Amino acid sequence: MFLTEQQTIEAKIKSFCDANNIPLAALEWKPIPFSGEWGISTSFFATAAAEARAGKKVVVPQRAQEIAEQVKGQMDTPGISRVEAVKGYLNLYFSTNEYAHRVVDTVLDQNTSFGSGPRTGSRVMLEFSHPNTHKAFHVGHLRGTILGESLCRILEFSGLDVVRANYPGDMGLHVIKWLWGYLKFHNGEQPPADITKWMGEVYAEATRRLEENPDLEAEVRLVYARWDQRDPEVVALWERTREWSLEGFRQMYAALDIHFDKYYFNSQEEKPGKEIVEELVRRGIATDERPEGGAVVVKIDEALGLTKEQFRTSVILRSDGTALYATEDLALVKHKFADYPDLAKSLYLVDVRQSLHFTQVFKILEIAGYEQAQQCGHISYELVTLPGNVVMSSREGTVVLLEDLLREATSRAKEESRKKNPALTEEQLDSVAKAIGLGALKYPILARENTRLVTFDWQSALDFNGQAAPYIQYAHVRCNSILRKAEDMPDVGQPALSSSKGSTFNYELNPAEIQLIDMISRFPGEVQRAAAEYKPLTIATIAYEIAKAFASFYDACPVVQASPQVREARLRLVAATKQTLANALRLLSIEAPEVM
RNA sequence: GCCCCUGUAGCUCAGCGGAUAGAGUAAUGGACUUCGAAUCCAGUGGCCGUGAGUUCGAAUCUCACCAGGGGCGCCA
Repeated sequence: MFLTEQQTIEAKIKSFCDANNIPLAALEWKPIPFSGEWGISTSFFATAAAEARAGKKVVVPQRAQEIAEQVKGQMDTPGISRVEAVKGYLNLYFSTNEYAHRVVDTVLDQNTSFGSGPRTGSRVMLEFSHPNTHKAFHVGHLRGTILGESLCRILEFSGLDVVRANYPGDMGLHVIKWLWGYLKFHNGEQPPADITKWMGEVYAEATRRLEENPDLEAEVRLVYARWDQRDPEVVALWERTREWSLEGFRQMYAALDIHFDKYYFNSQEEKPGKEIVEELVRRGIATDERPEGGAVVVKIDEALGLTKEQFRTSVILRSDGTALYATEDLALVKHKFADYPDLAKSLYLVDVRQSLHFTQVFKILEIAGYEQAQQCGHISYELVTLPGNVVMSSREGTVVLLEDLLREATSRAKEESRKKNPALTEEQLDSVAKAIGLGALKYPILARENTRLVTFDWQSALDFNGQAAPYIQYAHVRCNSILRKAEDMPDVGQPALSSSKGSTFNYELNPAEIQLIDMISRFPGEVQRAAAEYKPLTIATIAYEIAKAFASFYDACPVVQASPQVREARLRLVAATKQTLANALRLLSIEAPEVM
């Protein structure tokens, strides 16, 4: 925002150093880490250190300070209110009013696109969620799903074109088990309204029955054999029940406000996968150990001539010739690039336990000369466990069902809303409860480092206080309240907020006001960082910081009751805050309600 | 045995080479006749797992070790 000034100053520093024979090192600009007055700073430690290395007898911090002081004398730049040299740093403070109006005007001009980057024309695919059909959808699956949606929004906003891909596991041993259980215990039944939950129950029952009576395994194997031979009855049943699951997923994604552009299914990758395996064997990259009773494997370390084990050996086809996930993933990589030849990156958001699997799949294709494998990447995230370090498993029934959690969160939110704001109609309450409940659920997931294990407990999941979505939403609501109130005043109204008008902060700004403007100004940078590092956490944090700064501002600075001149500037600031919060929440896939 | 992740305030977590390491939470004390108190303000709370190294400067980078978790030929 002050790039021109920064460049001018940098040029001045350079010419000063040249004139005085000081070998200036590259300058890095950072915001001054103190609130209340805004500015940028740079340091001379690197330069002083270089002098020391060159043989000059100097104490580095002292020398840095010396240079800073000398340079300070040279500074006289419009837009910069004052300059100071402290502890080796050169601090340049912006003229506060100038700074304030630039930030606020920028936000109001750009409104819904404030914070977004220029379109790069580059396209990436992100695969996420990949639920298993014929199984329950639980809180363990929620993390990747929530994270994926947010990441897509962030990548898109940062300037990329994004393809959102889903890859449901629609065939495998778990599906066969389910079909067997259905035929045996629920034949002919139709699913109730809550499809996914019911599908999960049928699966859990099948697993339980099999554990109680292992002799039944033979029946399951029979179903598998019938599937392999494409027995029309089994295929038809599979198709019908698979559709039930997919319908359940669609409902759930709609409830969570999650979207996909493209679905891939592992059942479709089976054949092409086997063809790739054959090719790899033919070319001597894979070893067919089936004659000796083994499987088809790729000894990756050996192929690369590595002596230390690193990529290890990957099994790409079972000894009985049936496909594994690895078989299908080989095909999927190619399938994606065939569909979208211009993909700059093909990303897989999958939990950390599959790290080795993906490095192996990509490496094998690379060895086979498939160059686009190098554009593939695995973004890993840690699991959600239950207290006591229990991993959620639909087989063992140690799960917290998403349906239950959603219901609980929204009903808690509704109760709270009714208490806090009795004026709301029942209809409003429902929509507010959905926004608050879902937000409260999503935020803690997004506000945590991807690589960090999350322990699920009801209490913190349903906690609406502190650093949480409702706090941010509340700030948005309060912005809205102020703007609404101002609109009703005859001498204010909307004209004050028109983007052509321009903000005039020609009074002494309150520190809270400056802090708020500062936070808003950081948003675009945080978007770029979040996209580059695949970290929604960054957005979750800045959204909270803005809300927090607004809460202090709200307390310290009257808006509608201020003098007309101050009121107008602050109204524009409030509108800018509301817009920035809304943009940030949108990236997190969290609603920004007008009332709550 | 090899590889990956995590260790920061009582608890949950930010901070990713720079100035005095920050939030939330819990506990304490204040602030509603004023734009919505789901809020704000104040003090309290720290050998940044341990030990070396790199650097003018390390919670941050490198190595070793300790502790916890995960992954390593036919699960997904």
